[in-house]
Amino acid sequence: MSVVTSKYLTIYNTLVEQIKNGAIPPQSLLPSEHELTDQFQTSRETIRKALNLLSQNGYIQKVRGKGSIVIDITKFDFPVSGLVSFKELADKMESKPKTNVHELSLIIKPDHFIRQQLQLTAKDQVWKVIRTREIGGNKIILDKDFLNKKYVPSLTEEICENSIYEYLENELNLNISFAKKEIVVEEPTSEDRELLNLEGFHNVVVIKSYVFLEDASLFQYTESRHRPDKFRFVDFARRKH
Amino acid sequence: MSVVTSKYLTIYNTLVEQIKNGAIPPQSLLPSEHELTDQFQTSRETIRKALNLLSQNGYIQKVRGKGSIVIDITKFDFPVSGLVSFKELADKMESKPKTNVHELSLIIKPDHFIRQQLQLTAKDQVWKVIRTREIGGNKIILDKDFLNKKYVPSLTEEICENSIYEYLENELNLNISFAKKEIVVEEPTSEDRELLNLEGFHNVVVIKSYVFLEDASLFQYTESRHRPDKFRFVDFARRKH
DNA sequence: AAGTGGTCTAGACCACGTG
DNA sequence: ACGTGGTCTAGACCACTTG
Repeated sequence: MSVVTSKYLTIYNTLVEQIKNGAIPPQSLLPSEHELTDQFQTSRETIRKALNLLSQNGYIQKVRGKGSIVIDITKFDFPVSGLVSFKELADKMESKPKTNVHELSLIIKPDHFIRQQLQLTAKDQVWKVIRTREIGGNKIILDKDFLNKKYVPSLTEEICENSIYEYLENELNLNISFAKKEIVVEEPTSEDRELLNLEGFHNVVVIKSYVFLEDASLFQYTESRHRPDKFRFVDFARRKH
Repeated sequence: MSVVTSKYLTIYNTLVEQIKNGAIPPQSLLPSEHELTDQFQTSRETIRKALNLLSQNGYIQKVRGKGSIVIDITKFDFPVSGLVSFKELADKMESKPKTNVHELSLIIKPDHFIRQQLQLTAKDQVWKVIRTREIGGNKIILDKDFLNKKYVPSLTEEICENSIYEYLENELNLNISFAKKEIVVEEPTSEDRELLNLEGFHNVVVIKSYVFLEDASLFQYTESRHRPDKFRFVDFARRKH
C-alpha cells in the first residue's frame, strides 16, 4: 500500500482530470506525443503508455497521422464500463443497503454442478453462501456464492453480512485478479420467488461469475440473480481490426 | 489491406496458438520474457507488448517476480468477451438467419430523443431503419437503427436486408472504431409485441449502442431488442488495483 | 543471491494524413 | 514535405518472489 505511483499513471490521471473538467475540450486534439514529452519531461514511450490507458478507458481516440481526439464523455451519464454495483444502486436511490444471510454452510460432498464449475478434486470442500440484497425495503438481488475451502479456511455469518471480499483481501491476503462473467436472462426459480420481492416480474437477470486469484487459480463461483428493473450493465468496446 | 503484420502481433498469435493446442499447458508458466527475447530474436519491450495482449485477452496472468501463468481457457466454452452475435446464434441453432426490413425512412425533423442521443444540430437529418432478425421461423431480435445522414448519404432496402456495416465499411469507407453499450431489461412495447414472436415472455433485453467513427464522431444510435431466452453476454474483467 | 516482471530512457525508422 | 502516431531497439534500474 504505497502512495507512490508510476510516472505514466500520474500523467494519465492528470490528463483524465483535464478532460473531465473541460480544460481539454471534447472533439479537440490532445497535444502531440512529442509536445507531451516536453511538457512532462519524460520519454515518448512513457507518454504513449499513458495515452494507451486513456484510449482503453474511452477518453480519447488515437488516429495515425492526425493526433489523439478527446471523446465527448459528458454526453454519457453512465460509468465507463462494468456492472452497476449494488452500492451504486443504493446510493442513487438514497437508501441504506442491507444484506441478509439466508444460508452459510460447508458442503462436504459438492454435487456435480459445483464440482464442475469450480473444477474441484475429489476431496475439496466448498463454502455455500446465500444472501439477499435489500434496497428501500425490497430484496432485489439474490447472491449465491460457492468458495473453495482450500483458500478460505473459515467464514462467519458476520463476514457474510458485511463484505466477503474485504475479508478475503484484508484478512486472508487473497488477491482477486480477474473474473469471467456471463449474463443471461432466466425464469425465476422457486428460490428466487421465495427470497426476492419479484413483484410480478417474470424474469431474473443472472450474472454467473468465475473469480480467479492472482496465481490464476479458480476459487469462487457466484450467481448473482437480479430483479430485471434494477439491472444495468455498461460496456465499452473498441473494435478489433 | 496488407498481409504484413507487426512483430509483436505475430508473436502474440504464435503464443495464442500454442496455448490453444495445448503445447503450453494450462497453469504452467510461459518462458520468461528474457527467454522469449532469445527465442523470437527481438527486444524485451516487443515481447512485453505481445504478453500484455495475451493478458488483456484472458490467456495469461502475469505475476511479478514469478512469471506468466497460462489460464485454463478450455473450461470455458464461451468466447472471450462480448455479445453473442446474431450470426453465432444462428450457427448454433443450425438455422438460416433471416432479416426483415419493416421500415426505412429519412427523418427530416428528428424528435427530441433522437436529437439528444445523436447530438444533432438543427439541420441534421437521420435515417431510421427498423428490422427484425429471424431464426428458425422466430423473430427474436428487433433492431432500431438511427444513422446521421451527414455520414450516410444514401441507403436502400437491399443494403438493410444484408449488412449495413459491410456497406458502410466497404462502399463508403467509413470505419467504425468503437461503441458504448448499455444493457437493460424492459417491458415489451406494443411495437415489440407486434414485430417479435415473444411467445409469452414478459421482458425484452435492450442493448443501446452509441457507435463512433474513426475520428470519434458519433454517427449512429441503435436499440437492439432481444427476446430474453436468446440473449447472452460474456465479459472478461481484469481487476483494477 | 538470482531470477522474474514493471518502469523508464533516448534514440531510430516506418505508415499515414494534411497541407 | 512535414507532423502525426505505430513499431522497435538495447540498454538501465527497480520491486517482488523464491531458493
